Amino acid sequence: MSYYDDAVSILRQTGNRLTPQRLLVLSTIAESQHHIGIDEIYRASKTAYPYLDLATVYRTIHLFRDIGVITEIGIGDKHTYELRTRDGQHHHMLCRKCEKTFSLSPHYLESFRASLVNDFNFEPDLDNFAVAGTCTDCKSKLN
Amino acid sequence: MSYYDDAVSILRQTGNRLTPQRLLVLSTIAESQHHIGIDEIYRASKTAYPYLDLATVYRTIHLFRDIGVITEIGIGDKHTYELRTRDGQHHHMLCRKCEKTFSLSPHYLESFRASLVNDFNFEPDLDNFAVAGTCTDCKSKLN
DNA sequence: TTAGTCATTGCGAATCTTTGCAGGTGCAAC
DNA sequence: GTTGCACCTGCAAAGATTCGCAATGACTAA
Repeated sequence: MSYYDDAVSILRQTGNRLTPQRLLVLSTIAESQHHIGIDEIYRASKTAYPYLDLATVYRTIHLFRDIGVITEIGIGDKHTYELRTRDGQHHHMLCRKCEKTFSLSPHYLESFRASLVNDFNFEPDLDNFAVAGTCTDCKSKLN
Repeated sequence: MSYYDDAVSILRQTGNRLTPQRLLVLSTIAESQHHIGIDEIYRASKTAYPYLDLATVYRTIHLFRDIGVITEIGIGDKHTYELRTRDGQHHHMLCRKCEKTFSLSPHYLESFRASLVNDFNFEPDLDNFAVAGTCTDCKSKLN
C-alpha cells in the first residue's frame, strides 16, 4: 500500500486534509487496473459510501491532479485518470482510431524537455503527458 | 484571405457543406488576434447573425478541429481555439501561472516524432500540441 | 483530551456541453 | 433552373461540470 503513504504525505505537505471521501476516491483509482473515468470513480466509490456526492468527486479529482497524486489523460473529449506512482512514471500514446493506450518511457521526452529549458528557459510540466495518433495495428488496417 | 480558401477546400475535400454559420464562425476565429474561447466565438458571431445557436457553434468548432482547420489549445480546464494556417504552423507553450502562451517552432518536436515512428511505428498527431509549464518570468518571480 | 478554527462536504442551483429531432438548405445531377 | 436527398440548423431537453452556502468534522495547539 505504498500509494496510500505517498498520497497521504503529499496531501499533508500541501496542507490538505485527509478525509474519508478523499481516501475512498484514492483507493478506487488505485484499485482500478486501467484508466478510470469520473463516472466510474463515482459509481464505484458510491457503493462504499452512498452519501458521496458527485461534486465532491470532481473536486477531489481536480485536487489530486493539481498536487500530482494522479495523472489525467485526455482521450478524445473524455478525461480519464490513473494513479501516479513514484517509480513507474510513464507517459501515454493513445490511438484515435481504436482508443487503445500505450505506455511511453519518460526518456523519449527528455531531449524535448531539455531543449525547452535551454532555448526558452521554459520548464515544461510533462507529468500529464499524452500524445494522440495512430497505432501500428490501425495503420496497417488503413491499406 | 487565404484562410478562407484553405478552409473551404478542406471542408469540400472532407465532404462537408459550406454554410453561412460555418463561414461566420470561421471568420470570427480568423479575425481574433489571439486564442479565442467558445463563449467569445458565440458572442461575436451572434452579433452578425442573431439566430445562431450555441449548439451549432459547438458542433462547428468540433468539426473544424477534427478536420484540421483550427487548433484546440487546452488552457487549464478551458479550451481555446486558433486558426491553423498552412505556413505558420506552430505549437504552444503555456504558462500555468500567468496563463501567457508562447509559440514553438515544429522543429522542436521532430526528433520526438521520429523516435515514436521508428521505435513503435506510432504516428503521433502533433498538430494540436500544447505543453503547460512555467515561463521565464514566473520562474524568476518564484525566488 | 478538549476546544476552536477553517477546510471540506452535501445539497441545490447555475452553467456549460451534448444530443435528438423536425424542418430547412447546400449542392450534385439532371 | 429544378429537383432530390443527405447534411445542417435551431430548438428544447438531457447530461456533465462547477459554484454558493450552511453544516460538519479534521487538525492544531494547549
